Amino acid sequence: MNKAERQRRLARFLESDPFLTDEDLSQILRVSVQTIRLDRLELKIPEFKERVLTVAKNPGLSPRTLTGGEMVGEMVDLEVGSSGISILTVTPEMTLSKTRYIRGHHLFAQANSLAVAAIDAEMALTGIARVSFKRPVSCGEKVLARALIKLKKGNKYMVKVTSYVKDEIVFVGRFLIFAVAEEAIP
Amino acid sequence: MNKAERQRRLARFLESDPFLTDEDLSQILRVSVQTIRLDRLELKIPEFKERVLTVAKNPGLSPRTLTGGEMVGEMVDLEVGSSGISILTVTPEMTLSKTRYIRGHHLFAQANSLAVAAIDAEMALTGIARVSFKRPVSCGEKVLARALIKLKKGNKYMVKVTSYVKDEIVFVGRFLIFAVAEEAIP
DNA sequence: ATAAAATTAGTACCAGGTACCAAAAAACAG
DNA sequence: CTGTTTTTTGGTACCTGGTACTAATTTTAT
Repeated sequence: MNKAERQRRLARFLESDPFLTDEDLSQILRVSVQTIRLDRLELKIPEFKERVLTVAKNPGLSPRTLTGGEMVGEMVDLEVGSSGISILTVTPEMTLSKTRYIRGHHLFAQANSLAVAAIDAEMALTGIARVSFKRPVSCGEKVLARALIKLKKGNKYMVKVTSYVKDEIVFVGRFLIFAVAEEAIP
Repeated sequence: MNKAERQRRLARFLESDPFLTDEDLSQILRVSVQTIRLDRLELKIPEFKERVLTVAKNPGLSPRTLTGGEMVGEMVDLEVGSSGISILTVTPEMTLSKTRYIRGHHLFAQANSLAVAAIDAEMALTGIARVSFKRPVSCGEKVLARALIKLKKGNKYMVKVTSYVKDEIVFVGRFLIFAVAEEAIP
C-alpha cells in the first residue's frame, strides 16, 4: 500500500468515524502513529479533540457574528498616515431583532478597523478608545466613517473617527493606537 | 456564597453549557480549580472530555446555549439588572493574519453585548463607551467577560465590563447604556 | 479555643495530542 | 551497485484537561 492510497483510506475512515484516535488509525493502517500524524497534517485533518468538538458543537449552523475579513465596512479612500474613509451598509444580521437598530459594536468595529488601517504601520493595536453613539442606525442605512490621524508621537497615534448617515453624525470615536514593529511580532 | 449554592450554580452552568472546563468554572464561580473538581465529584458530573463525547455522540439532546445570534460570546451567567458573565473563545477568523492577535472590536462586541444583555430592559442602546485594551489576546485563548451594573438612574445605566484571560485583565470598558421603552420603538 | 469542614496547593500520572529533530528504511535514478 | 531523495519511524519536550492522592491552610461551627 502506497502513501496516496493510505491517505485516501485514512480520510475515508475519519469521515465515517471521527472518533478514531491516531493510535486506532495506526493499528488499522499498520503504520506508526507518527506516520498517521504526518498524514493528518498533510491532509489538514484536525486532531481528535477538535473533531469531537466540531461534531459536538455543530448540530446546526454557527452564528458567525462579526464578518470574517480584516476590515469591517468597505474602504473607499485611504491616505496612509493621515486619513481614511469606509462605508458600511447595515444588513439585518447587524441589527437587534426587536428594534432593527444596529448593535453598537458594529459601528465600533467599522471605526476601529478603519483607524487601524489608516496608521502607517505593518501592525497596530488599539490601546484605549472613547466612543459615543449619537443616534441609532437602522437597517438599510449606509454609514460613512471618516478617520483622521490627529496626533503621532513615536509609535502612538490618536485617531478620531466620525461616522455619518447622510449628513448626520451617528458616531464619534477617539482611538489611541499603538504601532507594533514587525520584529516585535512573536 | 456557600457550598450548596455554588454546587447548584455549577450544575446549572454545565447543564446549559457542557463545554465549560473546570478552569472556566473556577473563574466564573471564583473558587480554585480543585474545588470545582471536588464539587463535580460530589455531584457525579463527568469530566470535560466525557461531556463533549456524550454531546458529540448523542446529537439528539444538545442543550444549546443561550448563544442567541444577538450575543457575541457565550453567556454563561446572567443576573438581569445586576451582573453577567460571558465567554468568548478566540478563533482564527477573529485575528489579524499578521500577528494572530484578536482585533479589538471583538472584545468590544463581547463586552457591549454582555452589558446590553445585563440591563433589565426590553431594549437598550449604548450611548457612550470608554474602553481600554490592556494586552493583546491571541488565537485559542478564552476571554471571560464580567459585567457589573454600577449605577442606574432612570433609564440610564453605567455598566463596567472587565475581561480576563486566565487571571489577567485584557480589557476594561465602561458603558453608558440607555434603556428604551417598548412604546418608543418605532 | 478547638475541632470539624471546606478550600487550596502541590505532586505524580494519564490520554491524545503538537512541534521538532534525528535516524532508519524504502524508492528511485544513474 | 551506489547515491540521493522521499517516506517512515523513533524519541524528546511540551500542552490541555483532566484523575488520584496528600498535605497545608482557611473558614465555620461548637
